[in-house]
Amino acid sequence: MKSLKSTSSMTLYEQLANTIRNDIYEGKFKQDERIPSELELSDMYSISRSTVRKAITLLVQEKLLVKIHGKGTFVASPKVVTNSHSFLSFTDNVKSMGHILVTKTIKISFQEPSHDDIEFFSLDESADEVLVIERLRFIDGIAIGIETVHFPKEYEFLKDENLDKSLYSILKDKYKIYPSMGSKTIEICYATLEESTLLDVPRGTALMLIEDKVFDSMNNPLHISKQVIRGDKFKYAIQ
Amino acid sequence: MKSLKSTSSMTLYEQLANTIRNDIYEGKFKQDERIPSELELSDMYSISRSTVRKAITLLVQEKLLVKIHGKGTFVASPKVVTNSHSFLSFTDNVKSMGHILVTKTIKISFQEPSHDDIEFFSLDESADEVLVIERLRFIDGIAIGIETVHFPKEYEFLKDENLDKSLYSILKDKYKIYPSMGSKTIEICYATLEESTLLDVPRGTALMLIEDKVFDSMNNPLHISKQVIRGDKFKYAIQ
DNA sequence: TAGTGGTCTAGACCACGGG
DNA sequence: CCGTGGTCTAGACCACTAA
Repeated sequence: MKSLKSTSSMTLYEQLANTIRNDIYEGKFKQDERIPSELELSDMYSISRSTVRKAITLLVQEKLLVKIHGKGTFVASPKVVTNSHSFLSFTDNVKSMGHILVTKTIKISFQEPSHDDIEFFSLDESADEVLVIERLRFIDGIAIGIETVHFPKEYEFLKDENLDKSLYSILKDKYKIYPSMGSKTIEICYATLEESTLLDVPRGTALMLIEDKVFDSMNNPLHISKQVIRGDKFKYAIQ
Repeated sequence: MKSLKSTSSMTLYEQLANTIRNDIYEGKFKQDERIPSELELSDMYSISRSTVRKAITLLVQEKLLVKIHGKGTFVASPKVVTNSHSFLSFTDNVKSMGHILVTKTIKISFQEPSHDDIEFFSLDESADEVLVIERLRFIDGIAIGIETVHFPKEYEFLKDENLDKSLYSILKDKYKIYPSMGSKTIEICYATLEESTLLDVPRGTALMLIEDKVFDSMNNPLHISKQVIRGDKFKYAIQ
């Protein structure tokens, strides 16, 4: 029998959720595999079934688990996502599962702030430069979007990180910075020469341009992100 | 003491959530106002506190309510609903003010339900037809979008209304039906012959296709709306 | 201190899936 | 039929807010 500590600062359901989440990441529970039933978990950890259910609810919301009435609770097949402004709120038209998302950093540079940057970050005119990170996104090996993120100069430290991972997990885990959405706009644009090369589409192809202005949890401006996305294979789902 | 029916096909927490959601839309609970405490609701409806909590959880997830530990549960302030799927969440690039929006009804008809209609409205295969309303939208005299709305047959009465006004104000004022957002997707499509004529753009021009699935305040499917929008002059703003 | 939401328990019965 | 998750109850104690 495993045990959770009621003396912990964490709630029992958080501890259990963490344990199960860890078991999934460590491969103890594998993809599409059934995890122990609610009653079994309740016995294993000597906690009530309601508490088990609450823990599982969390992991279902994180899309790590899927419940099937009458059958059991299973480790979900795909992953990623979690963030409403993360890349994979793009879902492909074929309602696919199990896609592989890869990010490749193209360029990190300092640039003159744009008009938008000056306004959003409240910069002094022509004072600081902004950190610009350009990344190319692949789904199942196909380049499907280019993301350009502008940070104020204080975030210089990001250039020493491995940006091929999730930006947000780095900010969250190492720097305790929690992004929260400000505004989002979606419009149509047409592939420039560079974009058409990177995305392997004809120049002038219609693309979706998604601009996010993101604040941190203290409501300070965090970054502006512009994503240019191939519109032929993907559509954008809100909520 | 109000009552919920355990004989209903709906669960008690769904019924309570619907009741509270309706009370909010009807203005019985106003913005930023405290709703009755969990214990009070539990007494009012003679159901357990857990069930009350589950209902409230739903509405918190819908962002209709906000809970504050030690203080109470409050009606959330920023109510988007009417706006989030209304046409004017389209704002022009020039940060518009004082634009003139005109709606012209093109066609009202009954059609075979699409696959989406059957699923969303839970129709019997090939049983009822759906009411289809097509409207053309103008801003400052320029045709900028075509909206096609599918309603189940019960909403037949709409065809006798003046649809050149806001559909939602008709539903709200005359029929006490309050729309609340389900899901929204945005993708790129290309102008058909008819669309290119109505919108005065070359055939094949890239357009934004926005699909909304909308429920009423009792969580019944209300309609599916597809808007095709000229992407050259307008962008879509979320929140 | 009184009242609120947050956590947790132990147990009941129901609805679904598969042998 | 059994085992699964889904709903619901009645009650306990804790943590936070405000007077």
